[in-house]
Amino acid sequence: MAEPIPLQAPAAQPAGKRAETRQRILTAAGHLFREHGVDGIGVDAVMKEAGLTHGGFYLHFPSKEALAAEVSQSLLEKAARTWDEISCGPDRNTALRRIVLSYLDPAHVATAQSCLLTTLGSDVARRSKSREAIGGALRGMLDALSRVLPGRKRQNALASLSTMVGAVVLSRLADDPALAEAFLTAAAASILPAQRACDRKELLAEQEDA
Amino acid sequence: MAEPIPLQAPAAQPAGKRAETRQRILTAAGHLFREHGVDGIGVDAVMKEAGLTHGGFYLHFPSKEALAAEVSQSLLEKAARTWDEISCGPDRNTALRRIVLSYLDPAHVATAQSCLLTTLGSDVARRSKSREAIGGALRGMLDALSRVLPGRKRQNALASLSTMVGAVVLSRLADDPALAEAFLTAAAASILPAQRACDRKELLAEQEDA
DNA sequence: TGTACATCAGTGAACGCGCGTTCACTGATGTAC
DNA sequence: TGTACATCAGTGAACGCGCGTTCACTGATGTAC
Repeated sequence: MAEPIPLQAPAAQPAGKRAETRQRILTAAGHLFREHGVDGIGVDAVMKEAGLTHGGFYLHFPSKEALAAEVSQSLLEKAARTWDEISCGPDRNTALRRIVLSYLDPAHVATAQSCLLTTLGSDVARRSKSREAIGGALRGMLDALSRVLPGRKRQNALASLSTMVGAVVLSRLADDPALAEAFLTAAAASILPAQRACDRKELLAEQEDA
Repeated sequence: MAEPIPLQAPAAQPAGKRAETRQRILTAAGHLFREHGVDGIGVDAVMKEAGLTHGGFYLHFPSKEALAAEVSQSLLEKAARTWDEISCGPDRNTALRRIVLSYLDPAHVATAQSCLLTTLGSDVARRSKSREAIGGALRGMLDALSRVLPGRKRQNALASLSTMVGAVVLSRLADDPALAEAFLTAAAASILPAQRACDRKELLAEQEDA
């Protein structure tokens, strides 16, 4: 019953090295999955991007599917943490603008490295492991939004997140750059309080000052 | 230079048979692509669903990529036609409700056979041929929405379509059924004019009467 | 009406390639004495 | 301090499978005479 005491000191490699490599694989997969879709890129390409050969992958993850789930979780949890921090700032209106305008920033949307919900939404929806993995973070994002939105906060958070996600998806679908930007601008205007909400550039400048 | 006159009558098969088979392949691909993603299902599975063997596929389409583009176009054009017809009805408010509430119908969303924008959004965004193929239909949907929305119609159409698309994507991402439905309800409430907008069931009944 | 022929949608075997996964091995690092 | 040994992250060849695509063939249908 008693756990056998290891006769040998456990680690031959410098501690933390292994975890660091694992993190590098996660980061690489985060980029490549978002750019090409989970089914659009192979384990070998992910490992190459992480500076490794493909064989070592299974030292860190039991399967590609498990990697997809963990990437989904870590990407969305990072987003939730960011929103959470912003939402706890002193001025709710400023916090709301920062969240909405950075989410809908055309330059950011163009990079294909934007929010998981918009780049891998349908991919994650089809993978039960990934879907379960993001549940907590999704609620976290809604909580952060609720904190800074006016009115019926919960309803407003659900609708506003929908608007933001949809606008980014549609912006990437539009073949015409003007239409692509129009989705983002219209979405921002519909979420943010009326006053000067359309003047995105001014608000972005304001955000940078903060 | 002159086109050689065919000495033989052109068709040995009953005319229209070929086009009918082609349509069957398109329909099958429409179902399977939306359920599994374009990269998640093979040509052989599509042909089997259409009641054929895989070899004959290239008699109808030059490549899987071309099939994806045509499926995207035909699915979204069908949606655009439907919205267009509804939007030309006598009462704008009723038309708006019919469009929004059928798009956000939980039963429909659950089938995975809902709007291309929500099921294959990121897939299509990554495929330039598919993206170009849906440009016209996307504008058509925005036009139909503009026709029935109040206020600043164009801005409102852009934002409302974003809200609908995002709500369906998020509804499928939510692991909890209550949250899944909450996205749809909140989105409908935020788009439809305030009066009784939350009472979705009542409105659905009203829609069936029409 | 009947026979020979042309057409062509669809069949199914085959090809080559890339992917997810496995595994014997390497070599760098730390420990024991 | 130095030698022998244990550990284990990472390597790279290999495996099997499924996929997109090709192609020689079949067989049903319509036309010519």
